[in-house]
Amino acid sequence: MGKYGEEGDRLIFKVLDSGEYLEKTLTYKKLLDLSGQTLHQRQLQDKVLASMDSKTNSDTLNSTILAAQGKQSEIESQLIYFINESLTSKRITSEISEKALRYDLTVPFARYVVQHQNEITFPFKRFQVQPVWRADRPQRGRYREFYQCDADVVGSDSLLNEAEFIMIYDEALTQLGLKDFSIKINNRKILSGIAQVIDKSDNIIDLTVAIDKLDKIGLDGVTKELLEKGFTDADIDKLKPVILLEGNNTEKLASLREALAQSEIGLKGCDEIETVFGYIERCPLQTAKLELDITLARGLNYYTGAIFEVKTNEVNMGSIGGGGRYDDLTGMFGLKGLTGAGISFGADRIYDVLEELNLFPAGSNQTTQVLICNFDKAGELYSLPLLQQLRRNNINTELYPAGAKIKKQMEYANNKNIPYVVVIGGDEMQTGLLTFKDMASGVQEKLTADEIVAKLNRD
RNA sequence: GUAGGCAUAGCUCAGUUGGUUAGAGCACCAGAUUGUGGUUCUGGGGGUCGUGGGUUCGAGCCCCAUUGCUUACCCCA
Repeated sequence: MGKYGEEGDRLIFKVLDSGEYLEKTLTYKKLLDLSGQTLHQRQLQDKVLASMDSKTNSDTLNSTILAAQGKQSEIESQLIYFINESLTSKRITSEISEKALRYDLTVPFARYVVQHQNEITFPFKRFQVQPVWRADRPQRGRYREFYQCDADVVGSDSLLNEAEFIMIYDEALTQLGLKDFSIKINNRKILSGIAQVIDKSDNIIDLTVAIDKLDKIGLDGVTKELLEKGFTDADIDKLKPVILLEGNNTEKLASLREALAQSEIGLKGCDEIETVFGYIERCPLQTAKLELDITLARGLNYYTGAIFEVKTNEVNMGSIGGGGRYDDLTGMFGLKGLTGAGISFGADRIYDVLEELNLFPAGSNQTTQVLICNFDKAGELYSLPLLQQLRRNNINTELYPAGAKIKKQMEYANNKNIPYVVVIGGDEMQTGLLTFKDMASGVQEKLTADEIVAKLNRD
């Protein structure tokens, strides 16, 4: 702020962070500031992810960055970036408007669906790659501004959608070069069933939050947390075999069915998972390991069926994707009974992983092949037709603005890894024989414009 | 929201128990080379030491506050 003059500043959306203005902040790390190679790599990645869009034949959507408030859970609300809209009116007391930067892409998608319900053909699929904001404490792999790539389908309760999402994860992450990652799947109905069999349906949140930490704090830690939350030793004894499920997916399911025999909803969850596994068996995954993981409890607020989480096993990083099914997401905006399912890629975390694994091709940002150097106005004018001729022959060419010393222009070419330089001075303009230099070897020769085109086209 | 660590040049960092004019590497600019980069040599510009207060004859260093960054929690992509 304060960088656009008085007029400009009046139009800026000011952001509140925990009630304090963010001023005099030059670089605010963990907010995105992409440039050069980084941006190029990101575009490369987005391209692959977005290619999934056409493969699954979805619509694309760009939603506004401003999110309606009060649509997230209480816990999520703590992480929302609130906004103070800078009002241009001459009110004496400035009013803080009730706006926030969007927290995710799912809720704005739900709003969009409700607003355009009459124009939309259901089932409606959409793919969306856009930034979201969280007022979180940033740390490794956790940003205040980050890109999510969301794929959702609304208006279909078929479990084929769940299977398709698993295939999208597998396809996109494989294309990006990941070699070892797991897609964990669970079902909210199974969690409900577990709560039901120990007669603790009201405490399902406490239960799942505790179980979710199993791999971090171990069984003892989970037990301790559950006891603190009012669960009894008898409850925990009943839970143990469920929490400590072992074996492959089939074996786990069999044990679960046994444990959940008394719970209709729990068994339904088992059925759903089994159906999805059945679909995936018909079209095996390339790379991903699909694992039933009943400790998975994310997004409990609105998920009602399948729950997904993707983790890379190559790098220490939080989940790089998540999603699930929500039976009534649009309900909060007044449209009841519309079921949907969706997944999200954490684009920035995926980027971090790819970079750590060196999966971006080296030198992928070198695009200019020829730099035209010139010395004065005459050289500038002489060079323009050559610039056009080279570009029309699909040779990426830059013309250095005249006025700099040749040394400066060469340095520019060198720093930008431009392989060829054409020097145009008085002699060249007179004879039409241009100085053509190969930067790698340092060899120079005198060539006509046509000869340069021919030479470069041969490469 | 909880608990640590850090803040010195554009970047990465030195800076002794508190003591002259705060240093290095890289980057940048100029020259050696008036039309030639990448190697080399010479010189140069760059700093309110995050901000505000305090202790002291004297603070980059000690104390307090504040802001920001960062790591691990909570939670999440």
